[in-house]
Amino acid sequence: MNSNNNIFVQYIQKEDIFRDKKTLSSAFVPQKIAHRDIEINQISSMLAPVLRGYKPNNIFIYGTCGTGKTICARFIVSQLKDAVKAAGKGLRVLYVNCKMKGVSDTEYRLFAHLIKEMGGVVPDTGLPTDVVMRKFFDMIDSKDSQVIIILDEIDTLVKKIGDAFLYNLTRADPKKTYITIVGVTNDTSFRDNLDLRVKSSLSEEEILFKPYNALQLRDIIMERVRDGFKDGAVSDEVVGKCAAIAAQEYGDARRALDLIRVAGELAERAGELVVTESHISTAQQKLDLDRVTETVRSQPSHSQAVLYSILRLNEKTSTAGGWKDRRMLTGDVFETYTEICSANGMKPLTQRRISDLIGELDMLGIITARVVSNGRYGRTRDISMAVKDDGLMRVKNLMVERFGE
DNA sequence: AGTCCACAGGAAGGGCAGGCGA
DNA sequence: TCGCCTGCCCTTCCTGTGGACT
Repeated sequence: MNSNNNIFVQYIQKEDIFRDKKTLSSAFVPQKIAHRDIEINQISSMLAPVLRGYKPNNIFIYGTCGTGKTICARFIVSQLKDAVKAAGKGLRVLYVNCKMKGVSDTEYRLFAHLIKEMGGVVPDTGLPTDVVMRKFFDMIDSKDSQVIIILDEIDTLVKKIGDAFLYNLTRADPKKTYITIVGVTNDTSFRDNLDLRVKSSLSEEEILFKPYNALQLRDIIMERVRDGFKDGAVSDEVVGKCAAIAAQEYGDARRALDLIRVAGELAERAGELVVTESHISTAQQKLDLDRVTETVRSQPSHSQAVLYSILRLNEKTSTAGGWKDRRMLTGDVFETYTEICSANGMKPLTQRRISDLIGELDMLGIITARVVSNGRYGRTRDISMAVKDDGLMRVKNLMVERFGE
């Protein structure tokens, strides 16, 4: 076959807008982190005792989404690791993203994940929790003299499995190893909700990361654009727009990086060599829509059936007829859900379970479910779609594809 | 003030799949 | 193979809730 006939040739020949795309990922840890010098110095000084072989205090880092908490924690710990290595000592760093499903749903899974991070093997289920815990402590005792565990989104973990694991970790008595916990959370009231015994065993220090302002975001994007895009591909105005949008969203740098990266991809796909403000606007819409459809698609079938029943009732309440302007309640959703189940050969779940599924859809931001009391007509939830316009259409199409009209 | 409604939501436990060790 | 352990999803049972109605 003539290589010129290959359908991918056009993509090889196409000029690339990116220099190094991975630097535009929010997970990428740069050589220097802008506008976080004070926080980095504070955390470094807290962790410095590791270099002298002492156990530092546990650290809790607070701050809203995209304020650089995780990236700073990883950056500092990786620098510390190098310094410890240069001093001829050992330090092991374990990172846990507590939001990841299957990683931290239970205490068992958490310790299983930590063991796997260290290269150990443990089945996903089957062993008593204390056996897995003991195995973890045996492993850290047999290797390095210090261990730092970064628990990202630690509030999610505590909500799921309680705070007893923190007590177990901090009160554990390995023979040769110190364990330091670096907890990262966007819940500023996290510490207040801990058990008193856990609080007293933690002996922790706290650092607060304030949101970035538009100027700081601008610097951050600018630095990444310099490494990520080819010269001239992104103008100062485009960076400014990106920063302004992200600043409106509580100074979220992660959002800013996603925006500029997706905008770059859109420009590249259109065969253009410059990212424009219109690419940024389209990227903004695309990111919102992708988030919704991906979330919906990943839901289990009963959850989808509940969502479809809400969609159907939503149409009824917004069009003329007996349902016009009526509020959508849990009982209504359950009734429609039962009909959808029988039409699709599914065995319906109980109303109790559906109540939980409605709560989960609310948590995901796809619907809004507010508990209201209608006096003698009972206490229930007032439900509506949180997704509007294009997002709503996309969700509807997905549901029709799944359950039929 | 007491009653009532339509749930919310907590607690306990059942059933299932799957791993481990005797 | 069997008993015991796990996580997960679910049901059943129960108490609590708050405002309209009597």
